[in-house]
Amino acid sequence: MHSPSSPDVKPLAIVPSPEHDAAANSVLGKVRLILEAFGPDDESLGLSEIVRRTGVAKASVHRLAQELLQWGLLERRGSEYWLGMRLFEIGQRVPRQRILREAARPFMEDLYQATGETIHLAVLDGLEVIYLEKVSGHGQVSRPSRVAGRMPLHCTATGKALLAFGPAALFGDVVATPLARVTPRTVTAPKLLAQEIQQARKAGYAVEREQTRVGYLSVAIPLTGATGTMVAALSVTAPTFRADVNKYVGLLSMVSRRITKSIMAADGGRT
Amino acid sequence: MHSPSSPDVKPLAIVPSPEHDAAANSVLGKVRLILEAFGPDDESLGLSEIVRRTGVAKASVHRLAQELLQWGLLERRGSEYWLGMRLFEIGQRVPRQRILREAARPFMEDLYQATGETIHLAVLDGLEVIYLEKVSGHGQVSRPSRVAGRMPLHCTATGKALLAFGPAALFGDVVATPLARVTPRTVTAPKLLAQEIQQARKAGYAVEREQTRVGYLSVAIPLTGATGTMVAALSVTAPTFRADVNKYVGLLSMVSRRITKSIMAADGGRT
DNA sequence: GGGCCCGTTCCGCTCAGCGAGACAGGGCCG
DNA sequence: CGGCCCTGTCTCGCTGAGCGGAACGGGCCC
Repeated sequence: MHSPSSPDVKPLAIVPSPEHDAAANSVLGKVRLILEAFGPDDESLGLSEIVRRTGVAKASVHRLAQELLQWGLLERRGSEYWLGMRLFEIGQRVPRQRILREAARPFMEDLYQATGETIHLAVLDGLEVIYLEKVSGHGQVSRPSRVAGRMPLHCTATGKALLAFGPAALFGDVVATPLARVTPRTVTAPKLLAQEIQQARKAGYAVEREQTRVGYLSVAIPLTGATGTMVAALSVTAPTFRADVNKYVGLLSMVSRRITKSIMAADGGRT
Repeated sequence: MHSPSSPDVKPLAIVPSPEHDAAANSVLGKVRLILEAFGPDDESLGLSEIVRRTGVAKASVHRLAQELLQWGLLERRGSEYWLGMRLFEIGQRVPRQRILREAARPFMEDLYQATGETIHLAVLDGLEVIYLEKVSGHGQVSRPSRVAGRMPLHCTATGKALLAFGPAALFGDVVATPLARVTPRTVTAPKLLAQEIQQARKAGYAVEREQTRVGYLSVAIPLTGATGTMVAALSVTAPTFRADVNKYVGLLSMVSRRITKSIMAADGGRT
């Protein structure tokens, strides 16, 4: 918003993207910019920092922040703004995660007890997986996954399960753009990926070895809803040296059937 | 849903509250009404249903819904609107829950493995507890608690822990309005409640016997942040017939110290 | 003191947002 | 079949909610 040149002036907004300005002349657009100014690891932001990141006029940010404060979407301590509890509350109402999560949760607990390894529940969102739930033990903070975090489809076991058993058109969309190399062993060639998908389709589950993180592998299985279409993926992630793929496959497939039943019982047939 | 009298005209909004109209003439106010039209158990709503619940003009709801759709706060299947995944995503960024949750999570797992009973993590929000996390096994769907759900302070173990070890002014605010009787054994007399709080303060933990749900008891312990002030409560809930309060107290107090350390290590000193 | 950046407030302009109303489609009933 | 009612969608002219440049007061550091 602030123009280039002029050496002393603050260096423009973080996002000078083209559609940025287009979004900014609607109230909702500004609110979006404000809320999304908080990155996944930001705890709190000062008003001026928000102004800098969003490019919205200070007076506007201030006014909207007051309104968001009143709603509870933002909170305030001193002169720092925090994302507010009400956001968490509303977020938990989202049915696509709530129903699946409530159904899968106890079974994920079982899987964790049986394996001692990290268990993930993921769904497709856009061209990425998004993790709905994660059950794990101590000392595994450095794993790149996180509840509500996103990962590419082509390098995760859950992603490959979604590619293999989810919407048919998905694969084409994914390989339309270059596949990111996450580790040295990440598959970036569409042909190879297609083979892996095919293999997963035959086996009934998907595996990923050190393609997301060196030293770890994951096994994932699809979950189907009442309509018979795939709605989510469930995975076990373990260090390669102690991983027992066959065991995981057995446990996952057993649990998968039970969760499907549980979903059908709890829910009318949506999800 | 349709009100009495006047057979043909629609009966105005469900909520004809005084501040309702005040909120409605701001864009954000309308958006709030729209998002909050989705109750905790609603899966999806049609446009007209939203209009009915919010009292906002149909054209406005339609326009705003389009914008929310584009943002991802709403999703759409057929002509039904659902709360969207992006809400879940943003909600998980809220630091007050994220930091605590990430720190407490593995320990809650330990507690569940050690007891086989339901484990809750709760914080104070307004004059209620709000559950940040819940770890439990199968077949306990009927428990009134739910992640991001709210419960009164005076009838829950976590609530009493917050009353005993949290802000000093809290007790006065809570007893300022009549205490709801949730079960026959719920304490509704302020004096009795004060005694229980005092007892909890002495013991270092809070107990609730069949005051939230007949046949169940809970034991809760406070969690303190880096500054030494109380920030959350952790509890075990079990059927009375097999509950072992002393065991729970021992486990909780051990875990409590570790979590506090973990919070201090992970976080600068906020929360 | 003087510069700097902070959060807050003011105020007149104007365009985003408004909502009554028209419209198209679909399901139900007589 | 036509009439009715309830959907979701779209148009269009009016207007006040929202806008943002600018000014203000306070805290911090040089």
